[in-house]
Amino acid sequence: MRLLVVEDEVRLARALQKGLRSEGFAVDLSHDGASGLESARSGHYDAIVLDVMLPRLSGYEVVRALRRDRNWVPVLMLSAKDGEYDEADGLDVGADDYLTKPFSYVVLVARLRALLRRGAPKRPAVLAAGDLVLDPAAKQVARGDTPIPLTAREFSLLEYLMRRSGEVVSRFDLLEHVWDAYGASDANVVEVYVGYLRRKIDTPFGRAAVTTVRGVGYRLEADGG
Amino acid sequence: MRLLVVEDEVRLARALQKGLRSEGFAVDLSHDGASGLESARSGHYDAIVLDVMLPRLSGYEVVRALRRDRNWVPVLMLSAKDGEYDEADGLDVGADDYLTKPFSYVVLVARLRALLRRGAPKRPAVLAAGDLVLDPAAKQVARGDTPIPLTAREFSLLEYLMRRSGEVVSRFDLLEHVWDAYGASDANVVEVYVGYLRRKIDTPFGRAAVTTVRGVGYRLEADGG
DNA sequence: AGGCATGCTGAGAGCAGCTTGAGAGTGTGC
DNA sequence: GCACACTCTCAAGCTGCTCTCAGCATGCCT
Repeated sequence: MRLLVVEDEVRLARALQKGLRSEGFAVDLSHDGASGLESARSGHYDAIVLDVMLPRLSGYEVVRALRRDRNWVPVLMLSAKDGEYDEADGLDVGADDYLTKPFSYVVLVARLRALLRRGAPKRPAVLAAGDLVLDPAAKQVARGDTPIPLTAREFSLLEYLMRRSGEVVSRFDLLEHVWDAYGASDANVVEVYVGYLRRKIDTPFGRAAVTTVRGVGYRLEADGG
Repeated sequence: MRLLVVEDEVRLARALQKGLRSEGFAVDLSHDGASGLESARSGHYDAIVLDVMLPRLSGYEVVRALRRDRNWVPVLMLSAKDGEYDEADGLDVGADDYLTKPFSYVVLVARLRALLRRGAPKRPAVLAAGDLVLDPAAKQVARGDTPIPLTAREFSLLEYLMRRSGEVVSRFDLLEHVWDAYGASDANVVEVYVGYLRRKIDTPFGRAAVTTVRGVGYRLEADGG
């Protein structure tokens, strides 16, 4: 779990870094709002701990900027209770949780854990053609209930065909998108891999999901063959 | 319904015992953490009312110890709001509900009834994949009933994989989120640690929770392998 | 039917990617 | 300050993926 801590008080920042690391988190630091925002935008973090009072750009502005970019990374805000800012403001602006300084370290960790727990992964949908199912995130393919192991190249090929299922796709198209090479390469490699694919997803099931369209290319049947 | 009240302020403890008895509960008392834990372990209780600030063993430690034993008896925590410990802390560690002193007696009874209605099998947040279980708060992992000791790094690795179970996670992702480094570092360290993990959670059980997806990364099987 | 174009497939070389053991460096507890 | 555990690097070895090549099969046209 990778965290970004944006805090200008160096001693506190270091203490947090050390403590959180000992909890098993990977922790980066930023010491002002502008660089914090920049780091946060990288999208590398599972959660962000953000002080409100920061040089150059306040914590509020950082969160607002992130949310404006549609970046929904969980944010835990910290602030001194000096009356100027308060919790409602923080939550209002798009933070997910809020702690007032001085805060207890164990509470911070607990709240962070809760945030991470909530920030559940939203997995993209699977691709389907009849009983043929492909899960891009899991890199898995199945015919009905039978899982089918594919190599990386076979998987990419099938994925591309399924994304354009029903259409005829030319060898050139495939070379370009699956092999990341256009023009130069020999199209025979496509034929070879279509062959491999058929032996795995069609032949054992007596089906024909991949159809050859002579002189044009291949088509993945939308009903799975 | 048999209750255990663990509370070191004798006057408050007695008052609770009397009040709860009049509600029809059977009530036992403990006055420090260690004896409270011992009694709780007996498994005779339908719920436990637990103060946080206790001599010998804090309420926090008592819950943690119980959950480590897989004892899911409902726990209602009580604490003075002195900043050191608080609600998030208690809930994170595995308590089921939380009350801040001073509290209203009727609220206490209402919460207790709600807890008892929900019953014991309400587990705190643990990550599970088949019979493989990881408890982030207790820092423990088990395969079925067998606890598995892991080092810090192994634990972080498994935790991250389990949070994204079913998905393929790239070495790069792992370096970023489990190791405190992105870009520069050598991905071989990931491979080495996947190896360590397998020798602890897979090999001894003849299972394969962690799958290599060649050219892409690793996947934790959602069913535990 | 014959001839040509197009597509399929088996064999095998080369090599990227993965696993593993050994060991150095570092931190931590007794 | 010694012993042990943990983390990480390095390099050797293996596995199996990718791609090329050449020969064969199939479809299409005259």
